[in-house]
Amino acid sequence: MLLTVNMRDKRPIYKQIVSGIKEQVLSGELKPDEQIPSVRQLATDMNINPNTIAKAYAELERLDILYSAMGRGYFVNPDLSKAKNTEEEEINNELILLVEKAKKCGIEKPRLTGIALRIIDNIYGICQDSGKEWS
Amino acid sequence: MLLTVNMRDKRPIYKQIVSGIKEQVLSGELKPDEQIPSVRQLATDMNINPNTIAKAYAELERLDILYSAMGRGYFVNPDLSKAKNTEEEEINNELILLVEKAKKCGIEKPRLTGIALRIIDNIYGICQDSGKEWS
Amino acid sequence: MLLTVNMRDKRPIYKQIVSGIKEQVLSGELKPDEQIPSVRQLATDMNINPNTIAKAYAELERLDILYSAMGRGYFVNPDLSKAKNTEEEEINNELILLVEKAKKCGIEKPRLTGIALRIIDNIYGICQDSGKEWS
Amino acid sequence: MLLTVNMRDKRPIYKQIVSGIKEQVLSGELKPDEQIPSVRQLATDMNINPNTIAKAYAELERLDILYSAMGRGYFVNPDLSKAKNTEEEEINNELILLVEKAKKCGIEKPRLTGIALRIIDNIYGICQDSGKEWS
DNA sequence: GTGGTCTAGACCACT
DNA sequence: GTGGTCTAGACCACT
Repeated sequence: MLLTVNMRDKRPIYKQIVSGIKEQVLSGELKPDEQIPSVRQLATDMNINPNTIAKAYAELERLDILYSAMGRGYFVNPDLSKAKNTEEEEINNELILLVEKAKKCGIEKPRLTGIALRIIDNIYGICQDSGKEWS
Repeated sequence: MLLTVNMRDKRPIYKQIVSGIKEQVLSGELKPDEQIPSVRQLATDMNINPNTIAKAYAELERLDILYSAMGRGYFVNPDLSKAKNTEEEEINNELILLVEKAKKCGIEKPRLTGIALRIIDNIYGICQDSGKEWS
Repeated sequence: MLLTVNMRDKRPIYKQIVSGIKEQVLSGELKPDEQIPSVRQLATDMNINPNTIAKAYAELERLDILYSAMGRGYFVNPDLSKAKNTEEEEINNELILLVEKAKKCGIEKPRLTGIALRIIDNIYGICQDSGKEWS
Repeated sequence: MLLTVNMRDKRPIYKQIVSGIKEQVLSGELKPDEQIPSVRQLATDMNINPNTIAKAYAELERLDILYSAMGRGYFVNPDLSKAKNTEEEEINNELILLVEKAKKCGIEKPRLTGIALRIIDNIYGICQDSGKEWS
């Protein structure tokens, strides 16, 4: 499992770890019931205080991304429905706040719409939705 | 000038004040060269320590939203071009991070596009750009 | 006598006035023994508190730029030798501090020399020293 | 890290600290990613209130001289390009103001050029660029 | 341990 | 009156 923390990222380290693992789980990179590194192991690998890793794992369990088996470690939750709902709701809320801010700051609707669609195209690629291109 | 801090908002008080005044300035609610309440005045009105208000005002000056004159007070910067650019860039960057997160978490492109357009419509109104609706 | 204060200038108003009058006197724009506007007159003209003007005039007297005649007003000192020495010494000291800072910050000697000569040329004009050009 | 405040210096304490650390970083005395003393440590060492140190450090982070990581401390930014540009621009602007003042005050071009070159020689040494002198 | 925020209150220069 | 600086001390989240 590859995971890095960015020194320049202003988010606390434990939240960067939460995000990193959450994305690997929700994107399917980590498989259902797959075991992830132990707190100690990851702490050693990333050169980070074990307390910080433990805090991240606890948060991931709370988010229904991982489950723990006492004394055996942490595993990927095979039922991600709850986590996916939570995640989408969170993205929704953040988007609402962002659009409200844009409106309050005087950015016009067509301008914001243009920016949003352009960013989505850039990140997903123009034809990601069809699944195959120019077949 | 109306301004409130939200106790349930996790952002620090001084940042809430920065956002509040920034939005009032960028939306044109506060006019160019208009004087805003003095540090002490706003501190009294909002029941907040003057140091906290001063910190917010200093940040707003750094952002080219306000300018100050020793012994006279704080005023709305009549040239908001820099501040508007900064603001739009910031919104852009936040949007990029949000879309990247959505993609990594497995949200499909058409789904995200739909969510984004719906939120924009809800907040701006369907026909904000035309000014009148199907009259 | 034309004199303006710049709202955006971070120097206090009274110092801006001191600088403005000092420059007009040392450049010869204001003649020896010429009377300058009264405190009240200038305060009215510039829409500034009389105390601020009075503070500037007092400072200019201290600098041997002006002299005052009780009850008759302020006049340009006909003997500017002291003031000119003070001024040159001050410019000297500021230049020393600036060069020391540049060195400490890692700017190389030839680079700084180039910058300085270019600025002097730009402000004085290439041939100001000869007095006539390509005669 | 050696750092002192000068009581005869009219600049506020926090700005003296900013200058001191900025110079040590830009001159290479402090190395990339090197940790600097904690806010509390430096406050104790210099017998200054921690709030004042924190204000200086925050300013140094804004200037891209330092970066901070919550719970871990402040470090020297390894990418100083921005900070160096800002610094050189600032020196440039101060120099322009100084030369304009000199001109307005009646100092002739050759005189000012002489003063400037002499000061640069004195501070950098006659042959700083070659490294050895007339050997 | 680390930095970040906030309050309370003082003193200063400037208007 | 205005903002700017500083001290003292508290509490918080993060490591």
